[in-house]
Amino acid sequence: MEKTRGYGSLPKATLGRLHMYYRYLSLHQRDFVSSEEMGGALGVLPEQVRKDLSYLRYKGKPRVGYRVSELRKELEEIFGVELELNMAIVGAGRLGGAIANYEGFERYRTRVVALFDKDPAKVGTYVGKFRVRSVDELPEAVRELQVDVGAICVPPDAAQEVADRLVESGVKAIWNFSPSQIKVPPEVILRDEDITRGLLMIKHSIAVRSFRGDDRTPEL
Amino acid sequence: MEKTRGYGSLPKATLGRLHMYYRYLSLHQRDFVSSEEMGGALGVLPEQVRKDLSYLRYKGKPRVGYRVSELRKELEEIFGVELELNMAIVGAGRLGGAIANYEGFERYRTRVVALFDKDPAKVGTYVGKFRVRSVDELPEAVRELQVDVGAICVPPDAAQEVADRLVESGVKAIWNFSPSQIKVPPEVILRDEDITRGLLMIKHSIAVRSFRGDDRTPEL
DNA sequence: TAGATTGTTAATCGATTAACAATC
DNA sequence: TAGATTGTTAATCGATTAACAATC
Repeated sequence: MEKTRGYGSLPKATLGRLHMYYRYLSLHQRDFVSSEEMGGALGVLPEQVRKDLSYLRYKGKPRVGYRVSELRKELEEIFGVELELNMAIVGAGRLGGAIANYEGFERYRTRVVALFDKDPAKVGTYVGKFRVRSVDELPEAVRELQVDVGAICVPPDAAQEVADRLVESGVKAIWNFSPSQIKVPPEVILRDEDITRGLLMIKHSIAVRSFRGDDRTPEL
Repeated sequence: MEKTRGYGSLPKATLGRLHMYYRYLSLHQRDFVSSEEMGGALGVLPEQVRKDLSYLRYKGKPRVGYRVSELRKELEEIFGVELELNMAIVGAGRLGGAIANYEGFERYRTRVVALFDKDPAKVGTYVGKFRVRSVDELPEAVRELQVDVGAICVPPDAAQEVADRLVESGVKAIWNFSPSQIKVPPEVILRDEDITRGLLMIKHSIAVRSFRGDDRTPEL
């Protein structure tokens, strides 16, 4: 069993919680934190916190807890925060415009470098900071601008076609905001951000509760 | 062990896959589908599909598979699709505007009935179909319009305050699009749709792959 | 009927929780 | 030192996969 194996084998559930911890640590500036403290704030058992953190290289100190700065540094490494990424948005509708102009990405070294749309009437206009380009330019622009991530914000029918073009143009990852199922080759990372899923999960919880009393919201 | 227990006790992972099946069935119109067919399309083992579907009342037929219409009907029941919901959006920025005017909610009997903002300059203007109301009217409007779900699309600092007001006004669920952690009492359903989480998961996958070759994208 | 596909039971696997020795 | 909190091993729990009898 090798020692330096990277973070590829983190249990899926652990990875999700590591993100919670990372968010918590970013928000709560202090020197040290204990598993009890952080777990309590996030609804995770302290044993679980310690188990999760045991996958990291950094070790806490008995009687003291974990040094926040160290812990956060390693979590940033895991999430590749320092990695500089260029992102292109396809679809300059309301959603595409919102994603393109979202301010929160900068913190994670991710820069929107292009916004595309099919509609000739939109091409050339500005949506916030971004001039809309024609999708016809997509392959060329993606290569030129070294786009790493393509975000799909087009209507469902067009999603697969856009995905194919992005893949051909060599993006590393696709971030799919459309509710349609798309296929990409295994070497391309695919992340679905289907918003109707969230709505259905909420509706499910409401339906379940009206059926009988209590029950906490499922996370997934 | 009672028979009619509702769908409150579905395993979390199963619920997530049921949503995949539901989406698949909505897209692929036909009479029957087998566990092999559907599983194949979704990257789920056929045994897993059958296991998941065994939690439902409707049973498939050996040699034939599952009747799509029946299966979808029960899945719609599980996700409370028929449930009529009123939703209010707080925050009339780009994201709030996009959510408010998103067309995909109608299909799930969910209607946006109000859009709020704090900024007096925005109040009274229209964002798409919606006139922006002042957050000062929120409690009153939420009650009058019988809002069930409140979507939070305000900057991080304001998120908790908005959540508190929504809760006081009696919403059943909160849909949090801000990246901040908010607290709600246990009787209120909370769903986080933090978009930066998706970005970090993508960055993680990219970081892992550049460390050593392959690895599929984690779902969560 | 023969064969394909289901539903379910049993076996395996992985993740969570409990327990406790190590240690600051 | 005594006591709190870690890291890790063991026990439990739950979810996935395998196997197979039931059945259309």
